[in-house]
Amino acid sequence: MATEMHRAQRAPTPTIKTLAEMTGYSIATISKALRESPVVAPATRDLIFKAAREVGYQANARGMALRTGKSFQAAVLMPVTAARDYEWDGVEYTQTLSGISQALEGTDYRMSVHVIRDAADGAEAARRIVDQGLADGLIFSGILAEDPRIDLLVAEHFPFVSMGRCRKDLVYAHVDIDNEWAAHAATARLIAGGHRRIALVNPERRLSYALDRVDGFVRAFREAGLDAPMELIAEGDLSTHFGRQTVIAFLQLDDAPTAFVCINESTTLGVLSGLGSLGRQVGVDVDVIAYDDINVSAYFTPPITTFYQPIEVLGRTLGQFLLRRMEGEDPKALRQVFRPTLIARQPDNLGGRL
Amino acid sequence: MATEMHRAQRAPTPTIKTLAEMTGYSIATISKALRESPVVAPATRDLIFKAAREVGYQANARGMALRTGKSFQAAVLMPVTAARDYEWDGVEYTQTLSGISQALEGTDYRMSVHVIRDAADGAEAARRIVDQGLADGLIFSGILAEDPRIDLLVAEHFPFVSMGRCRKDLVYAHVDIDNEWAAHAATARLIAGGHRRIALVNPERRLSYALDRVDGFVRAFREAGLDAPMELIAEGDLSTHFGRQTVIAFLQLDDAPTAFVCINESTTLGVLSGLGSLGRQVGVDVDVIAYDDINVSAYFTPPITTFYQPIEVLGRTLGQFLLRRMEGEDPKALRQVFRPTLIARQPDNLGGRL
DNA sequence: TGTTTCAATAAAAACGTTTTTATTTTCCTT
DNA sequence: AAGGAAAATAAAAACGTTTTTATTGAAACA
Repeated sequence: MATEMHRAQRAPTPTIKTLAEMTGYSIATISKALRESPVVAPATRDLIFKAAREVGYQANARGMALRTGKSFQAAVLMPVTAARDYEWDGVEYTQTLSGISQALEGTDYRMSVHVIRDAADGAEAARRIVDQGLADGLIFSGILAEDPRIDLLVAEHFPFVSMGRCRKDLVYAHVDIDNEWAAHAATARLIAGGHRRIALVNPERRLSYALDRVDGFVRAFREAGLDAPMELIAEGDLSTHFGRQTVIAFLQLDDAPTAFVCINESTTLGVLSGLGSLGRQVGVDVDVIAYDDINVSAYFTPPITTFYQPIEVLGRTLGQFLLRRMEGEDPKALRQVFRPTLIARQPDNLGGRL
Repeated sequence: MATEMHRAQRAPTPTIKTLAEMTGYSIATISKALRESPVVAPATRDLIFKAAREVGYQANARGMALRTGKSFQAAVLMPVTAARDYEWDGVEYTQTLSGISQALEGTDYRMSVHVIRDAADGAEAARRIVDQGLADGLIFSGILAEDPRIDLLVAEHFPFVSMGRCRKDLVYAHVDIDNEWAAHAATARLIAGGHRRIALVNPERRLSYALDRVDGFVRAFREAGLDAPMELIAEGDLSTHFGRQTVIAFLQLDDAPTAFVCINESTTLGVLSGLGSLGRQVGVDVDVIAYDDINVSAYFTPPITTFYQPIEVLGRTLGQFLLRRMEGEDPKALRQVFRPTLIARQPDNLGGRL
């Protein structure tokens, strides 16, 4: 309404009709010229482009959308845990979105963000996006071991890229972090340092990458000829609160852990908070290895040894893959698994405080 | 393309034409009935709704968009600082988006996120959104003292809600935090505790709320009959890195500050990191008061006294205001300033470590 | 020279709505 | 019972594109 008001005052927004009147060509020719169709004569094309520039013509997205059936939207499902007390969570998503948006820059696609509260919500959102054609492509994360969204989208041939892999043997575009490898590396490092009682702070087990991490954890122990302490695997949401509670609970055990492998920056902060309030010192009483995707572990006191993978890079890859997928490219070519780099900030001779 | 494929297999998506054929009414009547226009007979309306439910009719957004000229998009400008080394920043935006999205739930509006890198980028994005009609309304933050976006949108009568206020005397919908009040309260608390050398960790001065905070800071000193130490106001981006550097620089001064007032959670973390690496203890050598909008200061070691305002609530209000603004409501009624609550986590008798 | 072929452009239809205008039906009123 | 008003519905136009089909004019061929 207000929008109309200011439109009325200035010259009406130019359309292909305007260009048709200006140049004397039909709107069909205008349309084809602007899309650089080879059927229109080069001289005409140039003329039409010139006119378009002159009046500052911008194709009307709504007209295009209706005719082509496309929405020119790239949808992203952004998980937000049901904010119990507004817990610190999902902080890395800003950078993920930034990365995706970078990839979309210069294209006709806009990024629409759909907030989801849980897995069921996410499945429903995906369904709606497909059915109503709300977007031409979809990006989502928090992949479950059995993820109904992947099943749906593969079945519907709907272009998507997932951040993470499910446990089913399907072909689909994805970007992931090698969680099995990272968990193995972190655990092996601690074992080499003499630790035997190592805790794994992990997400809920139905998340695919939770399983990956358990796999890596177990493999590290097996390779050392040891049994993995399965009872020291804590599962929960990835809030700071959860990290803190885990430390407090585990350190009351008779056979308490001497080291913690953390899953992300929020739980790491929680673990440090828990240790702090118990009076335990990191690097002296207990060792901690973090996983970090927003470069924050460097600022913890003390700085924490970390597997680091800037998530913005993942976001950028997600966006690039989605664009190519929407162009019809084979998902086989659109799969990439990143290995985070180890940033050692704690003394390497961990010494196993037993 | 792939989208078409799966469409072809099932029954074609129902449109008002489908409903017209089913019920025998014309598409005009169908349209009016679905919009609950009073001109259609109640009995017909019910009949048409029944048919719509039966086939699972969903209005085609593209058709509506073209005809009405609306986009059914609520745009949000999300600032992401040019990621120097992927610094931790903008973490609170996840919750802001969550809040906005909550408000939009159940309406026909979708949320599209436009990432902007700086103020100029933001102004350009706003311009594009208005000119191309990319959205029906706009939400943005990081308001400058003189913000060209506000000038533009007010002039164009384009519906928007800003998170923050500019320094010009204009009427527009906004949500803000009472930064003057918060900075005053924090500073006064420290002065009452005996501190005289208080540092203010602040954003760049061209941001409107940077000025608000300086105002509150100065007022607190003036009310105590003191001169504000203007040289202890640090200005920079709000990264963790900046917080850390500020502490390290200031504590080398001859007349070093004994307390820090921080602007957000990332700078607070940086300040704590800086203090930690200098071997200074919070609450013993130096006092710190934070501002927090994602409830994370509780987990710092030690927990920090904080002015807390959950940002998700602001997000929700932003969304609600935008909806009302897009309905044409007077912006006069759509202004709200929140006062954060003080959460004292450090001993109250600060004692002024001089 | 007349027919065919090809290149260039124009015309028309379509996408799914909403809205304005026109038509039909129903119900009063006299 | 006729006339008119009001209520209900239908028809048509429009929003700005793209795409399919049709038309024109010129070049090429026999």
